[in-house]
Formats: sequence, C-alpha cells, structure tokens
Amino acid sequence: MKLSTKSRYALEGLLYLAVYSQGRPLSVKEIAEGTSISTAYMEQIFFNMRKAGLVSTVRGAKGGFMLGHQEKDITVGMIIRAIEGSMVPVKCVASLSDCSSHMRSGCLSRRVWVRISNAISESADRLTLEDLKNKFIAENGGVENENFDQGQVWPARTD
Amino acid sequence: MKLSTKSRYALEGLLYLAVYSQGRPLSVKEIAEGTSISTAYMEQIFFNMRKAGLVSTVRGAKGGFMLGHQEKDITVGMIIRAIEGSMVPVKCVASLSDCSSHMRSGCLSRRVWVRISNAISESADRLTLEDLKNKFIAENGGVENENFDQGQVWPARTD
DNA sequence: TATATACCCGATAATGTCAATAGGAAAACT
DNA sequence: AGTTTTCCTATTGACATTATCGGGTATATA
Repeated sequence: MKLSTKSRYALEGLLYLAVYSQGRPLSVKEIAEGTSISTAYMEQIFFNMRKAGLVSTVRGAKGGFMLGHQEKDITVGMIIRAIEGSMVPVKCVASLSDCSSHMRSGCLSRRVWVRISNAISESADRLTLEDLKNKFIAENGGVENENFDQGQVWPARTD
Repeated sequence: MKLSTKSRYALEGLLYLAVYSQGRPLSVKEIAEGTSISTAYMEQIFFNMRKAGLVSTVRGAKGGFMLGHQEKDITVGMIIRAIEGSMVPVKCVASLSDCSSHMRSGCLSRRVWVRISNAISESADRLTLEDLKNKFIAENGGVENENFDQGQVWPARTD
C-alpha cells in the first residue's frame, strides 16, 4: 500500500501556495525552492493539478499559479486523485472489467477493496486545505508580510 | 495508492482455505489451482503468511496449510500487513526519521498521512475472514461435502 | 527403508512503475 | 527584443513487483 511522493509534494506545494499566495500568483520556482523540492518536478506536479482544475495559472512573466478553488473547497482527497489518477488500491475497484478473480458471485474480494477504498476517500475528503493552512498558521505564529518579497519565504527547517 | 496483487492473492487463498479446509490441511497446489493462481507464487505468499503466523503448516506427505487462528480473529488488515510489510502509504508515517519534509513544526503533512493510514487500518481490521466466509457461503448456497475430495473444488467462474 | 508428497527458501529474470531531468514552444510582461 | 514563466512531451535510471525455477528438507505411508 503505497502513495507516491508526488502526492506529498503536491500537498506541500498547495499548502505553501495557500499560505503565501495572498491573491497573487506564485511561480513554480518560488514554490519549489520554498518547499525544497526540485523545480522541474514540482512543475510537472502543478501541471497535473492544473489539468484537474485544482490550480489556475497566469502565463508569462510575473505569472504563476493560484488556487483553483477556495481553500475550504480543496480536499486532500482531490489532491491525491488529481495526482494519483485515482485512489483505488486495486484495479478492479475502478472498473469491473479488470477483475481477474476467478471466484464465483462476481469477485467477493473485490468488495473488500471497494470498502477500503471508500474508507480512504472519506478520510481524505474530510481534510481541507483550509484546515491545514489554519493549523500551519496557528503553529507558526502567523505569516509576516515583510517576508513575502524575499527569496526564502518558507520557514527554515528546524530539525 | 496501490496494493500489490500479492495481498489480493493472499486474501483469496485464505478465504479458499477457510471455506474448504474443514480441519484438514490443504496443499498449496490445491489452493492455487482452486483460485487459478500460479502454484509457485501462491507458495511464496503462504510462506510469508506462515512467518506472520496467519497460517500454520503440516509438513510432509498429506501435509499442507491450515489457518493459524480462528476465522473471526483473522482480519483483512492482518493479511495486508503480513504481505505488504505495513499498510502505511508513506514511509515517514512509520518512522519519523524517514520524514524528508522541509516544513517547520515537524512535518505537518505527515499528520495527514497518519490520519489516512489510520482510516485504512481501521477499515481493514473491521473485516474478518469469518465475515467473508459467511458472505461467500450465503451467496453460493453452502459448501457440499461431496466436493471435498475432488480436484476442482472451487466453483467455476461464471462470467 | 524406500518413495512420494509437500513445505522451505534463496536466486534471478522479466516487467512495470516512479522519480526526476531535459528541452523546446507559447505567452506575457518590461 | 529580451526575459520570465507556464506548457507539454520524451527519456532515463533506479527501484519494486511479479512471478518462475530449482534444489533442499521434513514427514507420512507402503
């Protein structure tokens, strides 16, 4: 049972955007540097999130990415689905034609995976970007405005 | 978010064992043929399940595998953990030292994965082999005893 | 004791997926 | 124009999955 790093990067990138964007678009470069993730890779991830409508873009110089919805309307589940394609742990959950089980009565074990899939989705969809942002701000004592124009906006790692 | 086929095979193999064993050990060959899964591969899977205590073995001629616990005490979660090693979708959930996030306040996103992991575990641990066996028997009109000594015990595929 | 049966277990090959990089085209600002 | 930045595809290397194979060991039965 594995989740790719992409989903994690996507979540951290979006959270960064939510915390520091303040209405203006942020470039991938800034987001990537702030989260210490490869710029090219983060770009790929944001490209996928745009296709899913999770972020909108402003092209050209001074352009960048903005949230595609209100923070309260972006769930962790949406992020995972946008990146991972789907959240189902086994192919046949998504489409019965992929069911290769030879059990009678239409793949009993399939229903096990369906059930687990639903549990994952429900859990992930209960968490919104707004929740995470609030939690982040509460733990980091708010965002100082004078930091916005600097290169390294993201707080330094403390460990 | 992916689950290996091994987990699925493990579940189907164990369910087969639960339904058809009736106290005597079943050989891997029988289980594998009954579930239409490669014998050598199924053997590997059962070997791993034995190491996890999920099944016990009787070696030698007329030997085979038996359930290691009562059906009501074997959960889907136990099976997945035995095969997959763990059920956590992201490394840092299992051990904080693997946390590579550069966010301040100890990896906020990590807590997201912890939450999702717990949802998966709880869901998987609520389902027991007994539940599945009962459902199977209910749907397939019980198990006829005269079938037990035949080669192809598992009902034929109907699709 | 001989033999067949069946688990034990490591090695390895084929395949697939993931993570990351690279590079060029299109768009918009200065 | 020239620079910045998104857009989009292709490729590559590393790693994991999915098996298969073959010999070894234990045990029941004749």
